[in-house]
Amino acid sequence: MTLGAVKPQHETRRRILDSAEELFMQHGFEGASMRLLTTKAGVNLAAINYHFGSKDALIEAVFQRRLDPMNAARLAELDRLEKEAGGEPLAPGAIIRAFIGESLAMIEDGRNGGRNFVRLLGRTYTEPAKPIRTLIGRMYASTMERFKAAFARALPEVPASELIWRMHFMFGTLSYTLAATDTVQLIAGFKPEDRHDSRALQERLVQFLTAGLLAPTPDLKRGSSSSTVRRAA
Amino acid sequence: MTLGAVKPQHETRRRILDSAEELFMQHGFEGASMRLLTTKAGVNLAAINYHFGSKDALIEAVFQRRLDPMNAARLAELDRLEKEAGGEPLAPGAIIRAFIGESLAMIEDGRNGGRNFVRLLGRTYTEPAKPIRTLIGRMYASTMERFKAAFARALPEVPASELIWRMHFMFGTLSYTLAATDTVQLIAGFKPEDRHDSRALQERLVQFLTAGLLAPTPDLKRGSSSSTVRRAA
DNA sequence: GTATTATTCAAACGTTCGTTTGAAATCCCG
DNA sequence: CGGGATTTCAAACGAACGTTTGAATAATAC
Repeated sequence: MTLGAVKPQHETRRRILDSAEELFMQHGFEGASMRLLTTKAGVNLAAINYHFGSKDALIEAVFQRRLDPMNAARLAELDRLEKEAGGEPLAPGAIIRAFIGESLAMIEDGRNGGRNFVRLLGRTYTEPAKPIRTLIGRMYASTMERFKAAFARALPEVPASELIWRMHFMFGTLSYTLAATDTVQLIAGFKPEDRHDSRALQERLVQFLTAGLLAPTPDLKRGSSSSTVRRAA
Repeated sequence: MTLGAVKPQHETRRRILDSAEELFMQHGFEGASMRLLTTKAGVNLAAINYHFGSKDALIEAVFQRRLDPMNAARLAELDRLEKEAGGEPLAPGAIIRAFIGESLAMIEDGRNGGRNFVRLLGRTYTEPAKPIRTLIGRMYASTMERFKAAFARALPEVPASELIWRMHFMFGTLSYTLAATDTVQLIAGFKPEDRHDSRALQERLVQFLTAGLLAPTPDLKRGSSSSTVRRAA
């Protein structure tokens, strides 16, 4: 309780968290066994149960360690923007940058495992196990409320019901982009050399998402003719 | 080999595939055990190994059964559109509809398990297990080539390198939408009653994705000032 | 330096996993 | 109806799973 006793005090915890981050990303939560996790971390098999209590608690700790600061940074950036803008509504692109910027910056953090986590995160949004989904939902709840309000102010011409769907789409684009950055390349000709340039990726995402969020509201009352087939030129 | 011998011939196979579709979606590939699968299907534990050879082969069969017809339908619709348009380039929205329409239609097919499959499919794009990813990639390869060419013709002002990214984003939006339709709701106020109206969902997606695909190309040469913060009005 | 607490370690726990087996039941055709 | 192939079944296989245990070791406090 005095001081100086901080150096390797929780070294084992940190090593386990780092290894878990990487191995959960590579093999999934069920696929990464306790033996694999502890061997990679260079600690005893029983260390996970000693320090975290159970494998499920370790999973939760992996997300806690990164997600809380990440969402705090998102909200801080949003605060900064709103302060800077005075009372004016923000530009949609600026809000998008505030939301995705922190995630994308971590892609370039190969050293401290940020890249591992951010890809793990992208995968987890579609995780079938219910406890994990509710865990993620809980950690995001307050942040999403703030951003929803910011988007509502910035996009007054988009009805609230549509805005929710478009935020849903935006979230999907981001999560898939994070998860698939180094994995699936369904589209032939994908350029690998661009994948870790987070600044270029961020601008690509902002352009794509801003246009999507600002798209004209669909007229759902119309018939099913699905309108134009040929190009408008 | 004659006829009439078609009724319950592969009844067991079908029951296993249907159960696997649902349970893989609910619990993941590792989480759905052989005991769970066979119990739900009402067949003997050994039936999976007898009819498919192994659990991995069953996973592959689950995708084969649905994915081949689905991609065939996508290509047929694209053929129809191109024939109808004569030599003219297609409207981007029409191509998007051809790609996502078949998936979304299956969301309403609760009877035959189409909904289960399409949600399973959305999850699988970010599946950590490499064999499954390469399997999916292989099944999509030719279809994606055709659609890439169609988009390239429809969007001549979008550079090829950007187009690949935007198809990537589009794919992510679709997969996340399919996967999360009934699961995560990060955004409070999400309307559950809208989630199974595939026509409304399709139009929402088409509006969002069309705008995203047609967005102005980002100027990556500029400085990092990230431009406008306040709204352009 | 000794007492006390915190951590590490090797070993074993019971359970569940995917798969295999060989006999029983069922189907199919001549 | 009888005989050969196909399918179903109960039982068991070894391997791997997450977790627990109790003694050995390291760190901290007095």
